Amino acid sequence: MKKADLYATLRARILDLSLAPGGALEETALCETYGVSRTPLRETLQRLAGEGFVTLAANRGAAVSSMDLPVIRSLMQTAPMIYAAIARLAAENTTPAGINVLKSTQRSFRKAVEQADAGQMAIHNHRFHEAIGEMAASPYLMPSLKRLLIDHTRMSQRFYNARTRAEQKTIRSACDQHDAMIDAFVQRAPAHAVALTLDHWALSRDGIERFVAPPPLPLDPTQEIKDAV
Amino acid sequence: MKKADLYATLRARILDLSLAPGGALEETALCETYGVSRTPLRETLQRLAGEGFVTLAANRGAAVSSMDLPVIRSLMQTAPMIYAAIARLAAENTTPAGINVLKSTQRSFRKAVEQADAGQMAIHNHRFHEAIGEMAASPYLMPSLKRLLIDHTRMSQRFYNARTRAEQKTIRSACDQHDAMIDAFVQRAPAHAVALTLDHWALSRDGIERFVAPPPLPLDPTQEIKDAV
DNA sequence: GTACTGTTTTTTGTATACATCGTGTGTTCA
DNA sequence: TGAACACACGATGTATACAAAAAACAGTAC
Repeated sequence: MKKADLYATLRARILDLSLAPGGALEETALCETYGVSRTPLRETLQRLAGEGFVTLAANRGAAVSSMDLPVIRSLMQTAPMIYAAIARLAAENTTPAGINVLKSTQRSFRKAVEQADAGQMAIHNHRFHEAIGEMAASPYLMPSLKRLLIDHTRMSQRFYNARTRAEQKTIRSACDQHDAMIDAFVQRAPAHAVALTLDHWALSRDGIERFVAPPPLPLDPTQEIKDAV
Repeated sequence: MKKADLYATLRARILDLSLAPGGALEETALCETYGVSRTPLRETLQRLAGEGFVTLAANRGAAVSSMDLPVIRSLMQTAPMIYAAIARLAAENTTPAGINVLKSTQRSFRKAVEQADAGQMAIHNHRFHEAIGEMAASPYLMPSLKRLLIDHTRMSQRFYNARTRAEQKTIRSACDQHDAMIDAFVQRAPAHAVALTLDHWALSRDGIERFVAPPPLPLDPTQEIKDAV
C-alpha cells in the first residue's frame, strides 16, 4: 500500500470508528496490516496528529484522538459559530467549481441515505461540509472546521444508524437541508446560508444529545416481555 | 541537536522571519545545519506542516508557508472573531495556573519592550496570546488561533521594529492592554475581556495596515535634504 | 503477602543505504 | 534555429538495521 492510500485508510477508519477513540496505535502492528515500513507509517501518523486525528506522546506512541465529555461540550459551544462563519464566507465566495463539488457530493450523500448506508452517509456528509469550507477559502477557519468535522462525523455514526421511523425522517430532513444550502450558495445569499446552516446544526445537535443522553431504561426492565406475552 | 530542539528552532526561525515565507527547505541542507539525520528532520517537517508553519508538496519538498495578499485579507476578516471568542472562553475558564503563565509571560514581554528587542517582543507576545488560548481550553478553536498567531506574529515583526516615537508609544499601549486583559480574566469578566481584546486587535491591525500600505514617498524625494540644508 | 529492584522484552527513536521521482542539460533531428 | 527526447544529476521517498527508552516480569528482601 502506498503512503497516500495509507493516510486515506487510517483517516477513514478513524472517522467511521473502526479505530476506536483513545485506542493505541502500535507501529509494527499497523505496518504488518497495511504493508508499509515504519518510516512512511510514522510520517503519516505525524501528519494525522497535526490534523487532530491522532495524538502523539513522546516515546509512547500514537493513539486515536479521544472523545470525552469536555470535548463534546466544547464542540456544542464552538460548532455553530464556525459553521455559520464558514457558510457566510462560502456564500460570498461562490465558485462554479465549488458548487459542482457540492452537487456531486450531495448526490452521493442522497444515494447513501436511500440505501440506508450509515458509513457512506457519514463520509459524504463529512465531505460535503469540508467542501463548503474549501469554497469559503479561509485558511484560518479551515483548521478549526476540520477539527470539528472529525468529531462531528464520529459522533454522527450513531445518528446515521437510524432505528426508528422518526430518526429516518430526520435524516431525510438533513439531506433536504443540504439541497437548500446549495441553493443559497448559488444565489449568493449569505444570510440565508447562515440561517440554513444553523437549522442544520440544530438537527444534528439533537441527534448527538440523544446519543450522549439516551432515554432512560424502563423502570421495569421486564415490561416489554410482559407486554409481548 | 535533539528533535524537540530542532522543532523549537525551526518554529522560532519561521516566526522571526529568519526563514523567509515561501522559502524552500531542503532536507540535506537542514540536516547539515542542525546535525540530525533526515528521518527526524522529515518527521519534524511533517509536524510543522500540520501546524501550518510549512507547506509540503509530494516529491517536491517543504517550503515555509507563504504570506500573500489573499492570506492577509483573510487574517483581517477572521482574527477578531476568533480572538474575541477565545477571550470570552478564557475569562469564563480562568485558572490560577493559567493566570500565572500569563503574568510571567507579560513580565517577559514588558522587559523586551523596555529593551526595544523586537524579536523577543514578538516571541513573548505570541506566547501571551497562545496562553490565553490554552486557558480557553477549546480544542476546536485552538487550531485556528494557532494558525492566526503564526502569520500575525510574522507580520508584527515590522511593527515591533518601531522607528518613530508614535510607534513606540503604540507598542507601550499594546503592553498596557495586556495587563488590562489579565485583570479582566482575574475578575472573570468575559464582556470586558472581549472589549479589551477587540481594542488590542484594532491597534495591531493598524500596524499591519501601515506595513501593507506604507505612507507614500514624498512627491519630491529631495525635499528632506533641502529642508536640512 | 507486598513492595522494591534488577533484568528481560517490547516499543519507539535514529541513522544510513537504496529506490524513485522531478528537473535541468545536452544532443539530435526536423 | 527550434523543439523534442534522452540521459544524468540531485532531491525526495522507503526499507532496514541499530540504539535508546519504556514497560513487563521475575526474583528477592522485608
